[in-house]
Amino acid sequence: MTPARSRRPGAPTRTERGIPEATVARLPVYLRALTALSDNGIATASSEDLATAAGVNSAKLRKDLSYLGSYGTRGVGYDVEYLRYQIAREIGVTQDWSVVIVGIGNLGHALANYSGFGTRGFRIVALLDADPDLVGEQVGDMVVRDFAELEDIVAADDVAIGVITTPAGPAQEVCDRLVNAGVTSILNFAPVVLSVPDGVDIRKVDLSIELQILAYHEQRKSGEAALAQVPELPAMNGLTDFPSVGGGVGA
Amino acid sequence: MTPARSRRPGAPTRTERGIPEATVARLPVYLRALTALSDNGIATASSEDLATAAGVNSAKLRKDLSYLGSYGTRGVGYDVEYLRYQIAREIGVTQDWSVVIVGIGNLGHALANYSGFGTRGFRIVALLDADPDLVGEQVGDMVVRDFAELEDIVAADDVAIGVITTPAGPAQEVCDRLVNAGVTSILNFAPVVLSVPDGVDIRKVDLSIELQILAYHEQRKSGEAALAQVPELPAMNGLTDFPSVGGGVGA
DNA sequence: CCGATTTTGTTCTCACGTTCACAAGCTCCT
DNA sequence: AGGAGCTTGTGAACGTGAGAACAAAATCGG
Repeated sequence: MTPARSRRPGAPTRTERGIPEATVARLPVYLRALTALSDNGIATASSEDLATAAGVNSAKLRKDLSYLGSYGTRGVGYDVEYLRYQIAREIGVTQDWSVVIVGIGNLGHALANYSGFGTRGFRIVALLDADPDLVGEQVGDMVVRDFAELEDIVAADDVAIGVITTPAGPAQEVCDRLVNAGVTSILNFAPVVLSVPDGVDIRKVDLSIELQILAYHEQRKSGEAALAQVPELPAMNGLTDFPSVGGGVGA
Repeated sequence: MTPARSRRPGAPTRTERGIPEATVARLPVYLRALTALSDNGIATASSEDLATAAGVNSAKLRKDLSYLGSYGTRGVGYDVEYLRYQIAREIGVTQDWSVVIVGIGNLGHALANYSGFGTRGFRIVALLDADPDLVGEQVGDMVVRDFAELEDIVAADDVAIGVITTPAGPAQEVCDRLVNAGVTSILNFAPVVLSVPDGVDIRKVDLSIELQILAYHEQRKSGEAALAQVPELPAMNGLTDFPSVGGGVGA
């Protein structure tokens, strides 16, 4: 196992005591794969089975799991329930996390309405928007509240995670307010680069970027000749930014 | 993903003639930063300025740009408009790409309604769902059509990109149909691992995974002691999967 | 009880990505 | 014209990630 407390040079950088970032990003995938197996009544699975279900190769999966501990049995495989719990515990979804969503436009609505959202691990405690026309509106089984209440809500419900679904404009200001109120993890859907102080984690989901990455590869597939025929600097066709999803009047 | 055709050993993996994957993923960010600068009337920017706007460090930005060519001027910086066009061309957003969205639930609605979506670079040509109750419904300025029409639409509009916003269940089947119809790039919002043949690019956006990654780091921040106190294998509290957004009855 | 078989956990090597540091090249001022 | 001052483009060093391969441990059959 090798706890790897004192960092040898050459060893992968671990967050605090362990687990490389790339591995952390895959653990939720494994968790989901294990759940699927469990739902199919499968009690034991080899690294090969699991890897197939998770869409990775088995060596990588074994290495990832080895950072958590030795939870498998040689010659046998992994106990699905047991491993599932260990991963859930490592990720931290054995406890509930309170979440606020700021910006109840199209996307905010979609997230709020999604019933599966409130199941295990994460609990939406408030939907917030600064638009008076939206405040008071019923969304699913919740009511949109005023963004001004943010600080009270964060303090009262011990909110650690904030989701920003406003347009780009107000996103940084919303972000600052969240951080000030005590939120230390942010999931940002607004198409801007947010700056946050050290100690605050931020992740970004950006539809337009994903599409553009696909477009790049798509262009590669369908003939490179076309590339050469494009003029050097044409009218630009009003090629302005391509903002991602994040509707509503926002905060 | 990543065709990586010939691949000399020692050289970074470039897609065909160049550009590492990590760089490709950042180009859209630079494009957006350039647009922001342009909107502010800034005609020239140094790598330092650009890097700040894009949220990366300047050495990385310069190296990324160097894969495209030498578009800067030493001692001066980059011409904003010129560089913007060069990046747009490299990504492939100087032309329009036709896109279909399959699964008009909560999230499909949100994407379809989003006005900015139809601006530059990507054009939604159809909203599809297999649910007869949804077919015919007006969403924004479009009407939901039957998933059965997929093949005709893809052929007629030369659709290369498909967006899957169905629940997990039908996602693989939808994916297969898309691929069979001729779609070669897929953006998947359903919480499953999709398998596609070589030559088809796929990217995944998964809200629940993002939240779980945040939860992991959050757990690290707020005392590790709590971790040790958790029992080894408690009641599991029905810790089932945590499916991500992807509403509606789907296809 | 022992050997054959299976599958994990880990080591080793190579590829990829990031950052530093600096030479090359451009502009501007004197 | 020539030097001072910037800023790009890139070579080299370092750190992280992926995959092959194998030794260690467990089960099973005889």
